[in-house]
Amino acid sequence: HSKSVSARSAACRVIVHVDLDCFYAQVEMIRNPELRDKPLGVQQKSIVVTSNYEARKLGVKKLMSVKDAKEKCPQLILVNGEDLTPYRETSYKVTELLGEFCPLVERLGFDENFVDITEIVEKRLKQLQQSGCSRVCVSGHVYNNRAINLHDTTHVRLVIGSQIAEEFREAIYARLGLTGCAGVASNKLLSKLVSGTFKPNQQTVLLPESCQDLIRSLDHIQKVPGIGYKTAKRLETLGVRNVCDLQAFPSAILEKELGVSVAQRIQKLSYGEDDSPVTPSGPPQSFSDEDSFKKCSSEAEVKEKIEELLPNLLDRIYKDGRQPHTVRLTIRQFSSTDKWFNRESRQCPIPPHLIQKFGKESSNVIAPLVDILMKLFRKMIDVDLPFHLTLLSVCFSNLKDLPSSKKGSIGFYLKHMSPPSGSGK
DNA sequence: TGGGGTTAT
DNA sequence: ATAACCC
Repeated sequence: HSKSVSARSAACRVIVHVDLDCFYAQVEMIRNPELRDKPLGVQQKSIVVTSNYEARKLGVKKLMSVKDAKEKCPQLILVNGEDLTPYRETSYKVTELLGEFCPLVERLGFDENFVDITEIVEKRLKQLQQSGCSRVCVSGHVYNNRAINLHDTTHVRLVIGSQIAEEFREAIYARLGLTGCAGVASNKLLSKLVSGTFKPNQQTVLLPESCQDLIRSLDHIQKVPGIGYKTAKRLETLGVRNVCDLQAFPSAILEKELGVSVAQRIQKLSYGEDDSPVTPSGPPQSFSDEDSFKKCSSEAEVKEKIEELLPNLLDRIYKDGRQPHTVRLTIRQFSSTDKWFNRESRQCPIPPHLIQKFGKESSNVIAPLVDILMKLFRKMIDVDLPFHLTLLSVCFSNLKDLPSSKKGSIGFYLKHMSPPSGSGK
């Protein structure tokens, strides 16, 4: 299929980036509609991680401390969002809904998805051409208000893309009650950048002629998705502060500083070029649960925390149906300097006899897992010396499908039956 | 600064 | 196992 596309005309992908508005806050407003017209923040520990637009109007910004938020906005209502279950479940409903339109859906975090709609666009373009119809109308905004040229097939493809993006957003609202933004462009980078240009619940299409305007509108290089904190700092040392600096910087020196791979990739990004494919995410590669706290300093406390984390995790794995073959323990040790970003981890294979028991009924898989995790803990920490942890995290990965021999069993069907629909009356 | 995720080395 | 990136 993709071969027929590129054979007919210059390769032009059409990518949609879908970005839900203040996602956690929206989920909470659906769970409790009384919060709908009030300023709402979602709290994790001492941080407001997201707020609705009522709260934003009153000055509550993302990742603000609860203290500052309450000062700015005393009427702010806070709900605890430390348990991600409702957000995770809603998030996958959105991805699955997009998957009904098209198989190429890639998740980015819980609230963003990329969709490669090239094939859908080609199909609609053919239908239009066969019906002799030359009238196509753009849906939503056009970046920089650029004029559309209907004789330019790239323009026409992107306009069709804007219509499909509108259908995505309408479906997400009709079926899940969620609003969001969308950006339509010829690659992932540009679709993501353009989706944020009109902000809540609107969409924007980028025409190729405006690509340089969009990428150069970024005031700092760290705004380029793919250039993170570390790379931005190193670029700063080289005197590279904005996108134009990066475009013009000698590639040879960049390659020496960052390595060929990173240098070439980010320099292409600075021109708005991004040939990375939309890679279908499929089911998750790992399941993890973590908790942060002020202090944990004894083996007994560590064991308690791990025992708190496991039931939720095992439940998620049970519902997923696959079996994990690796388990990992991650810790963060207190340090006054370098306060952030000192995590260590140890992982090991899960013994085969334990793996078998994952899918089964309430067999006690917890006790042996706690044992394994405590051994991993002792590989990192000498428990005879004082220690001070501020985070514990357990992660199951290396997920494998059940052996097919087991899949026809009665247990399998009981487990994966969806509950009866309707009231049952 | 939370509580998650991914890929590359 | 860590380091980088993303939200």
